[in-house]
Amino acid sequence: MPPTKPQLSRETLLPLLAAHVLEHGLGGASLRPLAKAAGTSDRMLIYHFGNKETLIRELLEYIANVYATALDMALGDERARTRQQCLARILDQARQPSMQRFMVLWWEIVAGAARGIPGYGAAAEAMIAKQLVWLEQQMPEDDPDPAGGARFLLTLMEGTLMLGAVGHARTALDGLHASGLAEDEAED
Amino acid sequence: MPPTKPQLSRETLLPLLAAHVLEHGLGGASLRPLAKAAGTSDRMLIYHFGNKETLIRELLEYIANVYATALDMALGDERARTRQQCLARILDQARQPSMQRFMVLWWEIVAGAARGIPGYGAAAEAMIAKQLVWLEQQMPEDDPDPAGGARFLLTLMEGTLMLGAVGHARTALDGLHASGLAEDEAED
DNA sequence: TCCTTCATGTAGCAAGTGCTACGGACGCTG
DNA sequence: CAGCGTCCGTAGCACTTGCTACATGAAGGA
Repeated sequence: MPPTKPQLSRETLLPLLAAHVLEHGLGGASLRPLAKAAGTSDRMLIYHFGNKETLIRELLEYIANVYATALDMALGDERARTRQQCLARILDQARQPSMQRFMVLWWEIVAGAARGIPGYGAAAEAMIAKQLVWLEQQMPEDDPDPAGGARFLLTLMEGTLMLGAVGHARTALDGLHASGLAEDEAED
Repeated sequence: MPPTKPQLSRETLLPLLAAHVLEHGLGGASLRPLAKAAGTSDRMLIYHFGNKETLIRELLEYIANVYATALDMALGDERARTRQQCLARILDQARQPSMQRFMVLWWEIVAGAARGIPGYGAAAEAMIAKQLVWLEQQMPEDDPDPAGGARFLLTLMEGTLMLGAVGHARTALDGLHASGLAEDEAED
């Protein structure tokens, strides 16, 4: 018989758990549905992680790493020429269909971080930090202040994404246009 | 006997429910704790609201209205002189201690809106809309583009608040300073 | 007075929650 | 072969979940 039981462990469990959480969210994530998604029982999840809290913590850590490698793979081989282009790129990247589930999960992570739930703050902080270095690597070569500019664009981008999440994408876009930091939708 | 039973209704219930939600969050809000906070039983909450979903929906609507009136009351009688000052004012306003519980709740509302949970999107959209007109009223009188500028500052502010919620307040502040839109902490 | 309607308390139900007790199958070591 | 530790399935526990069935008291119209 082929390996129908490929030796359960945290490493084999986490990808399946992450897939389930990306689909159904963190808030209502309870042990039995999680276990079912991973092909086991709640009994085994507790066995391998100790309790639910550390399971969630390790899961968030894993998801943050997945996100980091996804960002690395999406790193273009050439820098942007202007800040406008840089902002457009990172917004495009965040709005790709493959990122949608991630975005929906992201706001749950932010909410958990704001409330102080154990694993959430660290994961959110790591993901933002990764996003920042990604943005710094994308900044134009002749930018007078790449570090400050990247932080500025990051703030602007997060605000835009948040407004988009609550049905105010148009509002954010109008603001970007008014500021001269977004020209037209078609470029690059 | 004085009115220990002051005639239960949605109107008398909602403030007490809102207080509980502001304290303990929306995610884990279940009927029995909510009822206890309001001095009744889950039985009565279902009786007056029909089911939990419409209870949450009406509660979010109520909270959005409370937020709107709080913004109205925080409206200064004179406009800002510069965009920097305008941004500083609204950031100060959002960072006041009395707003902290609200902020924590806000990210839960955003997460719910992103996930498409019934009442959340409408409440979030209304609150952002209110914030926008508030900001427009605060914009400098001589601003060349008050509408666009307000949308730009709103986007920037939301990004700043989000980064603050996940432990990157410093990052956002550095970005604002680099952009020239924030000078020093002490002003006005 | 009788009847109906509204507002509320008590008790409960089926499902789901995190977690545990117990035991069995396996491989390893003595 | 005996013993032991690792991994995992079955069953269950005490608790919470949203919601309901039933009864009761008060109010008001006929």
